[in-house]
Amino acid sequence: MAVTIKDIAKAAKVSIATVSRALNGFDNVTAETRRHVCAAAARLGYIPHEGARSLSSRRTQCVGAVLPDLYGEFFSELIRGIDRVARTHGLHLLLSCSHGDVAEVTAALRAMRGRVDGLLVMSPHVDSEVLEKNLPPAMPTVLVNTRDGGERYSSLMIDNYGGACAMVRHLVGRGYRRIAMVAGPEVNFDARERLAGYRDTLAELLPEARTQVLRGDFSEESGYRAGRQLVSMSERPDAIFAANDMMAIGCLFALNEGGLSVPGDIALAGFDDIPIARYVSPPLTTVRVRIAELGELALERLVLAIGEAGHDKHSIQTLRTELVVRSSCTRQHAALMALAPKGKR
Amino acid sequence: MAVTIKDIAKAAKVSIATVSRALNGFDNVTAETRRHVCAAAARLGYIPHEGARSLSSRRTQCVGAVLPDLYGEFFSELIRGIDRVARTHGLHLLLSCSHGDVAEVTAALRAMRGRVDGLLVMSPHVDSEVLEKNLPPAMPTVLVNTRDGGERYSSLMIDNYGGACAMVRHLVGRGYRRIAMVAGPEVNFDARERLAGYRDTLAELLPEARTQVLRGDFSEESGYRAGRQLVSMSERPDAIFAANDMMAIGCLFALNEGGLSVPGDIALAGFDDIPIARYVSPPLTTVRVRIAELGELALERLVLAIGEAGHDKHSIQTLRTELVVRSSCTRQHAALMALAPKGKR
DNA sequence: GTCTTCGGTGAAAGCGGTTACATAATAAGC
DNA sequence: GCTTATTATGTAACCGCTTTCACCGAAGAC
Repeated sequence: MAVTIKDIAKAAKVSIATVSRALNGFDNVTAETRRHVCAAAARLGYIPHEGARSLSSRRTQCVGAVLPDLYGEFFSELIRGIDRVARTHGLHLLLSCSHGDVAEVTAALRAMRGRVDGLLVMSPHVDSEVLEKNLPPAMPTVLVNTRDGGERYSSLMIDNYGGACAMVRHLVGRGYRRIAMVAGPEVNFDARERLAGYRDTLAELLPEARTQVLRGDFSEESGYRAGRQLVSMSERPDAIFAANDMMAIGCLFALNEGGLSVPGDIALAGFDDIPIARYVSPPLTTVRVRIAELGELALERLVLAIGEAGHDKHSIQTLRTELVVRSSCTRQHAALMALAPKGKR
Repeated sequence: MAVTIKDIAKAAKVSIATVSRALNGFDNVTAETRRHVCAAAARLGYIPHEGARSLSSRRTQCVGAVLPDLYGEFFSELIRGIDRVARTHGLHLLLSCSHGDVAEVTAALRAMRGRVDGLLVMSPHVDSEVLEKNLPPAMPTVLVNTRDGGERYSSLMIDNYGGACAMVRHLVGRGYRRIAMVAGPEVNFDARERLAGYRDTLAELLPEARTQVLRGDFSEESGYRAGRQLVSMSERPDAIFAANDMMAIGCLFALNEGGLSVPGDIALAGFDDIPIARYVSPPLTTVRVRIAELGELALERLVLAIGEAGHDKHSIQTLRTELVVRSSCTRQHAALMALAPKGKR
């Protein structure tokens, strides 16, 4: 049997209450008593049982994160940001991964009751109704990049729409006219916003141009498939805007395989600016999302909500994105300078 | 106040014991009683308090993972593998990140008491003595890629040494004669083994060759610095073996910047086979470590240990690595075929 | 018809802590 | 010197659930 507070009490010849106080640094303990207790604790190799502690103190020192997936750099970065803030607040991180399954999301949410003090939920395909049903009441919660729910929960969003607009504007400014999009999954919130940004901006800048959308699912694999399709097209677009970098990279692979050079034959752009983006060849023009920062802000917001306990203000915060221009979209650079003197730079 | 088992007992007019039994699917409850209880639970929106449950049942359904870092694809993959197995066993994952600090490792280990049923520890610079001191006694633990500790704990290792040997052998076989290594941090277990593999194999195959070691710390940044050093050398190696892919990629960047072509002017190899490795240009020859599998095996081992409760067998398992030949080391391919007909392939 | 057997249920004792409250001892106030 | 404020410590309730054990009524054995 592991050593408990009782054993220490016996060893130090005091009550368990005193042990608790001494160990937790309360000031109403004699210096000498504290010494005794601490000595006994050390001698017995006492390690507090955090489970028991959180049951009685009603604080777990844990936050939960329910994410749709763990794969890839996006989540790696996100978790990193979350962890960074968590550790500064002495919080532990309980990770749950729903794989996009609604049943799993609800299971994960329910499993968090009594395990965490607050919850970070990123679930691009679950609405606030489901959340409300399955979230332990009064559980501080911050939504990350999840549609609506703004009424009842604080949330952090990526400016997907704005980023996509900026990218399309950039491509058009560079002289590209037949811009295709490799979109993400239809059910995905980010994917939809990025697509909307693409459609709206294209309609605005090139009203007569036809939009062209290939479906992907954010995986490199699906980008690769889209790339193969593009290679075999008779009338090929002159630029491709992939809804995330992973797909852009898969696409790049397929294009190279198909003998098309980027940006020589076709321009390519992504979204996210994951670390690889700058290392592929050619380096990828993309929209930077400061992913780690997203995690940081989300957790900071959550810590606040936990502090305010009960009535937080349900803010909605949007994280600005940033166009990162690299060489995957620069074929017509010189030409465009003449064509569009009013273009940026 | 959140609804508890007591509220349900009251609502269903039974005792809390019966509620517990009904909800947990015990067979000694009348079908009718169960219906009543479940109905009441549903009506009140009951969600069990997992903390309380694990305190009394002495099972948390959580496993902890204490990792040195969370950054990058290695950990992303590792966590993914762990998660994959965790979910099949209905386990939750409590993540802790020590940032290589011994104090933080011990704090993390202690914080796990009462929160998890078992522990996965990866800590390339902490020995088993520290573990033993700070690990709750009788806590099932599996060491991942951590030196020694084999006496008291089960552990999983990567065959770093073998992988490095294979790589050096490959490079020598391809005709490279001045092979430098960009090593990892001196305190790091993997780094040391990879370095040893490099040294031993080089000594064996090219006894008169001089080893040349540049220090890095596994970061892309440090690889970049090493690359700059190499660029400015008067007598440059003809091949570089980086102790991990991230450094290889940073190095590649520096080499390109310095006007050196890979593999034309200099060959480059990495270790790990992270997903980017195949997308950089040229694709990186490397040693594949099935990282997700490492996580999977580790957790499977842990689940076993938790099951066997008390006396597990403390196995040591080594994960084989695999040479992945891509084009970053193929300059002299044709030449070498003539030079070294006994070379593999 | 009494005597087991057995199965469903409730009371209560934990799990390992925290914490409100009571109490004894000491210091301060007059 | 006695009352009152102050403080260190102990007692016990409680956190929300599981689980042992005792109990009671019904069914089966004779």
